[in-house]
Amino acid sequence: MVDDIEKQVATYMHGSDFGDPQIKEQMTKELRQRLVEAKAEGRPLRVYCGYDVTAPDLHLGHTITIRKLRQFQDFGHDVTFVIGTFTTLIGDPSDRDEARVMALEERVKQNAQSYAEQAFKILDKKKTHVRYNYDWLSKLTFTDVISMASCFTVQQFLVRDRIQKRLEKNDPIWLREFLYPLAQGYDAFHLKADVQLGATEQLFNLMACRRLQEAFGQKPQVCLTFPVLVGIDGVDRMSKSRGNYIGIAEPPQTIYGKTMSIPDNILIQYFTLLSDAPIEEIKQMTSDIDNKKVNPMDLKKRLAKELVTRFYSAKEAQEAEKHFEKTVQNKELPDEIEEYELKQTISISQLLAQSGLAASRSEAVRLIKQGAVTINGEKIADANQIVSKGATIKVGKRRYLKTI
RNA sequence: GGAGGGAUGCCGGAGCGGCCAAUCGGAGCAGACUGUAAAUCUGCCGCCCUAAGGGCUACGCAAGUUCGAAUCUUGCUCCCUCCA
Repeated sequence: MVDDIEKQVATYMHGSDFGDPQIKEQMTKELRQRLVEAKAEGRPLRVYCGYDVTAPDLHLGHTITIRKLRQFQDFGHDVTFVIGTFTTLIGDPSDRDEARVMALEERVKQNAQSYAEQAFKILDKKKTHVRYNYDWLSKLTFTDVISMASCFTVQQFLVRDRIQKRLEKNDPIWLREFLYPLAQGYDAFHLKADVQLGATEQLFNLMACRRLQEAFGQKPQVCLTFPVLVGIDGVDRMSKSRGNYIGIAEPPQTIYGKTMSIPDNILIQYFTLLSDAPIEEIKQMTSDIDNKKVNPMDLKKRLAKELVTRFYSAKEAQEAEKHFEKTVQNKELPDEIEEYELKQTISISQLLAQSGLAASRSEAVRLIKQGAVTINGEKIADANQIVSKGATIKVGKRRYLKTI
């Protein structure tokens, strides 16, 4: 019994990062205690994580906490996947003009739907509650908001590093940003959460939730935070808007290829946060890379395959790998090439623009000048060259088209 | 209410009468190289034209001054900071 709890604590804490060893110690302690209590009461823990819906797709960054939720689920706990249909609306203050706000509400509704579906690539659908926080947050009254606001001082918000920096730079800080933690806190209260997961940068918000829960007579939740995943550019956090993401609903070949394109220096981080590989093995990899015993490319292939397997299947992972080896490593043509019907005589530059292989005619001409375009393997130099039917056109490293 | 600052290409951010399709950085794309769509180096990076060259549209919006404006003037719209 106790062994089981220790095992759970170790599992849940693995990969966590609070940016402060004391908090980690405290949370570990509380988590253990909460597990014991719940067991005594014969109930599962209520665990949740909230996700704002700014983009239509979940990406690998989201999967860190989703996978963690799954772990709780596997031990029999009660998992809620909260979709921030309300919090998204107050979250990002950069989008402030009215028309866009209205559009945002529409978008949020649509995105929420695809979030839920995609999350089930990882979570057990039958055991997961999906909740939308608009359902309860939109019903709060101004009185409710005031009473929540009474739990905090402005100073508590001002000490935050990001706020400080903006104060120094004279950048705007929106009042609604201060309201955000209240909304999140009410989520925790409403769900009677035992445990909430989030990214490291969310620690302040998660802690604010605790304060609210206590003020409203609940036992404060245990907070578990995990590192923010860096994007495939190796610099900024992974996000759809930055374009440095790997979406979990993207095609197998894309997931595989994008994984191969991550810089070597973030490979270990990706393994740690995204892979099922045991810690000892990851340590071994690190030293193998340092000693040049292993080619990072091979490790990347392994990771890419693992990810595609997770979101699709082993078979599709195998196929994605083959495709990569064929087209990228051996520079051969892929098995399937999109076809384009020639309706009239056109030049290669026109074809590229029309088919979308190039964004415009000007870009097509540029690509040709740069030697990026081949027809049937022959590099071409004349942008006005006429294209005949049955030609295989290649642009850059991985854009193909076959004329029919 | 008062004072000040600002609106430039995908993003950040120069330019402050002609040499500006607009410095520079990032992103993106391409080529070379390679161990991969890593790294590194180099180049490209508004649109259109049968492209040497030419045309069009662009620096918040609208008028104006000028041979000539992203750059000056006026009005408008929007945004930010500070003080009250």
